Amino acid sequence: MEETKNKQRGLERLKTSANDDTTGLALGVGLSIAMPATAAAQEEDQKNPPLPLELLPFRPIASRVGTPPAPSPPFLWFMTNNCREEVTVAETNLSGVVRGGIDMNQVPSTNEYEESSVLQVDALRVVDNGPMAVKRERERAFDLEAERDRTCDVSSRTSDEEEIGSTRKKLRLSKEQSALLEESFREHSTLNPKQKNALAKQLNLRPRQVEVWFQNRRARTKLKQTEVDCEVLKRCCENLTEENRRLQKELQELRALKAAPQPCVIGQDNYYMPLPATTLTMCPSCERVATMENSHSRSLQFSKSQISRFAQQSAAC
DNA sequence: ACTATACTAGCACTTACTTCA
DNA sequence: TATGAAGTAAGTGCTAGTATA
Repeated sequence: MEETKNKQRGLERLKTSANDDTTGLALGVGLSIAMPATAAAQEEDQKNPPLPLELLPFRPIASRVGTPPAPSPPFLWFMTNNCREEVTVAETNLSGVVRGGIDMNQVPSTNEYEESSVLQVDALRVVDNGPMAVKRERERAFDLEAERDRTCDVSSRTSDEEEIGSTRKKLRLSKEQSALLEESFREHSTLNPKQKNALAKQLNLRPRQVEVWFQNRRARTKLKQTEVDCEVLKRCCENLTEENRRLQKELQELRALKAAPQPCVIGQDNYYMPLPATTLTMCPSCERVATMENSHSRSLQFSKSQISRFAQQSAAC
């Protein structure tokens, strides 16, 4: 099931990369989806290069939602109640946790945590052991630490710290926050870490929240563009269907005409068939019968000799 | 120079929650 | 008041690109 999904994703990626991964649907309509970095944005990035990753001291102070599953390695997510408890694992002597950072190759054992007299942990939560999970845990720790630094007053706390003992509460951004984020998104649809942190600080949000907002915003933009593209394709398809129908009809008429030729009326200097005047005409230069739309290339053409033959056949009848 | 491994950003998909008709 | 649809913040896993040993 999951494997099938992954295969589909893989195909999807191949498809997009086979075209141009920065142009979205290659219809030439509307804006591109992926929004490649503009020259200005690239210049900005050069001026403000992404900050090097700083492995902050592992200070798992996060208070999170829900009942944690049974604790087990490889990564443990500490949950405390708000600012009530300061749990500083970096100061402990646990294997897998290095002072000043995380050694992700080593996993602290549950026992060690439990035995630590320093730790007063409300709950432990296990996330998966992939690098992304570790990264996210670190981000959470970073985010919450940053937020704590910023706001230790209860009033300005957002979701995380209000979620204790209940299911996840969803943050709703204020109008001001949304407006500022939108404004920022119009300037650049992606943020470098410096921009992200600055914006987060300005909005009194966690950097992760800003990042998620931008991700979701890009997804919404892409979805809308896809809808527009679908609409254009639909209309295009309808037009082609109509054109096809018209051409089929015309072809049918012409075939019928060919199958059962009507007697020609031969005039003094020219030949003509009693057909709808709008359909067939004779070219004065080459003396071929053709339609008005494309007299030389597109429809049944009758030479002078053919018409003579028609006339003879008619006479024979 | 080449390779294996680790790390990261971004994306697709999904879930959970809020708002509104 | 209940309810379903729509909108959206957030969680999760995957991949491509890049850095490093």
